[in-house]
Amino acid sequence: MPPGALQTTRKPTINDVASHAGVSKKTVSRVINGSPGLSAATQEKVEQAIVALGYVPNPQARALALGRNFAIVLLHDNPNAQTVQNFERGVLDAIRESELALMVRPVDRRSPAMLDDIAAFLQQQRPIGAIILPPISERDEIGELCRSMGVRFVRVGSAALDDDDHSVTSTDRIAVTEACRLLIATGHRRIGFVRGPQGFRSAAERELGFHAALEAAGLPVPPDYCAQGDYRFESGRSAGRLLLGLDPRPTAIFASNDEMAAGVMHAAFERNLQIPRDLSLVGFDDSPTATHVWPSLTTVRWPIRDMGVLAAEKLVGNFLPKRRFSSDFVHLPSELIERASIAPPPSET
Amino acid sequence: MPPGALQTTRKPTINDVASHAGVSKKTVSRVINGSPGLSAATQEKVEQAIVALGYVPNPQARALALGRNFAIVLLHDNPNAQTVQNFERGVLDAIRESELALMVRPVDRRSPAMLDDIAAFLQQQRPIGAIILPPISERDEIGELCRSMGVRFVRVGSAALDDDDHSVTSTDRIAVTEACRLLIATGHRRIGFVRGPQGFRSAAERELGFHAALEAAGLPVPPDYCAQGDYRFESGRSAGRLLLGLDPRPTAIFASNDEMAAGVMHAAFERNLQIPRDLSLVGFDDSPTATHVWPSLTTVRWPIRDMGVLAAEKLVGNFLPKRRFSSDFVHLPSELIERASIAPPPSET
DNA sequence: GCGCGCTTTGACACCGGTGTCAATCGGTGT
DNA sequence: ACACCGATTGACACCGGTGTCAAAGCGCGC
Repeated sequence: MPPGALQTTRKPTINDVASHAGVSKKTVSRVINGSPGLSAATQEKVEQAIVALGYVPNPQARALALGRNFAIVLLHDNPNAQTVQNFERGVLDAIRESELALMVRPVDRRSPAMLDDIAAFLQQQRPIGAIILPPISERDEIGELCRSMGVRFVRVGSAALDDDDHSVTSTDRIAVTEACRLLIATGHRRIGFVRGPQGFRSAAERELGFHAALEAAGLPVPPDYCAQGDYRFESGRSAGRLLLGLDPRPTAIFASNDEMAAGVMHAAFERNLQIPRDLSLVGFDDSPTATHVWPSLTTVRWPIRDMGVLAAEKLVGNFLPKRRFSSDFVHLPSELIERASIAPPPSET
Repeated sequence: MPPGALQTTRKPTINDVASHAGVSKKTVSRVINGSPGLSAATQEKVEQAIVALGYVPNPQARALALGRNFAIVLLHDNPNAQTVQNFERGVLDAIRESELALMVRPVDRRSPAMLDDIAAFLQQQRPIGAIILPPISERDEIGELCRSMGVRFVRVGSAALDDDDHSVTSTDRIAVTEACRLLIATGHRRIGFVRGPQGFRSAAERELGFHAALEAAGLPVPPDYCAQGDYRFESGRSAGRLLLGLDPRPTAIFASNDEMAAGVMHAAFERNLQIPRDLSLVGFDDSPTATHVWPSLTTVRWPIRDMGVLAAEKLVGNFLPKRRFSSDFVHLPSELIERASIAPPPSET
């Protein structure tokens, strides 16, 4: 068999490269992995062979040999598809041109089998690392699980999670404070709040931001001005009905996400209130809904895509050819997006 | 080394099962794969060993031996996150409890490198099959690519794609006709249409449905009553401004998706038109936006999650323990969701 | 009892990488 | 010239499965 023949149809393997370069496969392996202790000449020779043959290592073989898949998993149970997908894009941006793959794993946080499910998945797929999105990122057991299985992980959260090493966060609280400060500056004194569900750190953080702004301005926060929601549209509508039924009713409402803000809008329109004339409104997320509703919604944009990039770089930065963030420890700012849902309060009758 | 010891920490492999059952690893392999020609006794023995040891085959090893990953890919370039995610859920529902994994691969249809990108991915990951979502499902080259790489594929479309073997479709056209018939039945005679982008089969299908309804009712369709959009909000707003600037203007508009319908709403509100009093409106997709806007939008629900299930079953039904659809050839019906955006037309002045 | 063909099973190589450890190489110190 | 040493490199086993093909087991007709 003449050397260099028949390479056309089959994908070249490490053996092809080895014989083409006149070295052993182990040496090729060393070049691929950038192992130390190679002479410049050999390195060069092998690299040329790799280019000449268009060799790409076989991920499956590697996974078997290493007992580790060159992939990262995105674990989430997120009600907001847009958020997940934006994050996913960020992660993909980061790992583009690396040899890493992304697997997405939606889970059900209400299922008692969730942890087993995740464990089985990690056991099966043996990824290098996992990225955990909120709200399940708040469950410490998942981090434990990853640790015990030797899977690196990063938790994404709206607030500083306890473990800085493993977390990527944005500055929700500050952004909420800023948004409420805008309401106050516009003249509002009676500001209502629709809270996210119990047990969600993001919900707590946003509430803290709300209180911080009102306290700083010396405004009272009557308990019944804080309504409980669950981040879904319906709960926003109920909360809105409640808040707008109060006397005196709030002249502005901050809803902890856009979906609930849309619910509040419905509640207002049901009572023939106009926005922003009779009621100012702020949401959170900058979801498509925020631009689609009329009037379009002033909201807080969560830098979710950048967080995806950052999380990936934090998790597997050593495998990435180029990085966008120089440091692993970045707090990404949430940003207030001003649209049409805020106006000065109606003058008192 | 005493047999049966130390199994506790390491995951059992096929060798462990083999020695535990007193057979060769090949025989165990046969049991796992349900290969024919095994005596009932051996089968039984091996199965017991598998259960006893809690053995699960290692997917990486399998992938290497077979040159095929036990995974399916979802290829998409879809502007609508909700749609993709719903579909994804359907696929995951279907492959739950199978040994298959799902990989999601967003691509960029505007990039000239898209095909190379997909080819490289398939080459690398070697999945069993691929599911291709619209709009890229309409590009025949992708199917060709899959075929040439020995990857099974299913194309998802809003209309019958040419190749029934490889496609899962819903009945958009009929649903649109039905929606328009409702408008007509409500009394509308001047109905405008906002089209999806050129080159999208779904856009063409929806337009056909629209024309079918109007022709059946003997209504004229002036060319300027059909505005061009691109499935995005902004284009819907522009189209709305155009249509509502006509004299006489349409009393009802069908927008080819919800996002554009939201844009039309903005155009209407800009002109101080009320919906549905002055203008009736129908969208398509039943996206979250459709419920969030006020008034909530009458729309067509695309059975996307079920299509995910069906696509997966069609693609890899032989690997699935149980199936939800008995046949591979099902046309899933789109469904008209009636909400608050339709009313009789204003009486002529 | 023997040869035959069919069913059932196993030995062994192989998929394409990586880890271990020993062999080889060139240069030093004496 | 020789023993010695660190830097390079390679031979070989191994990761955990599957394919190939031959061997063993078995029932049957003669």
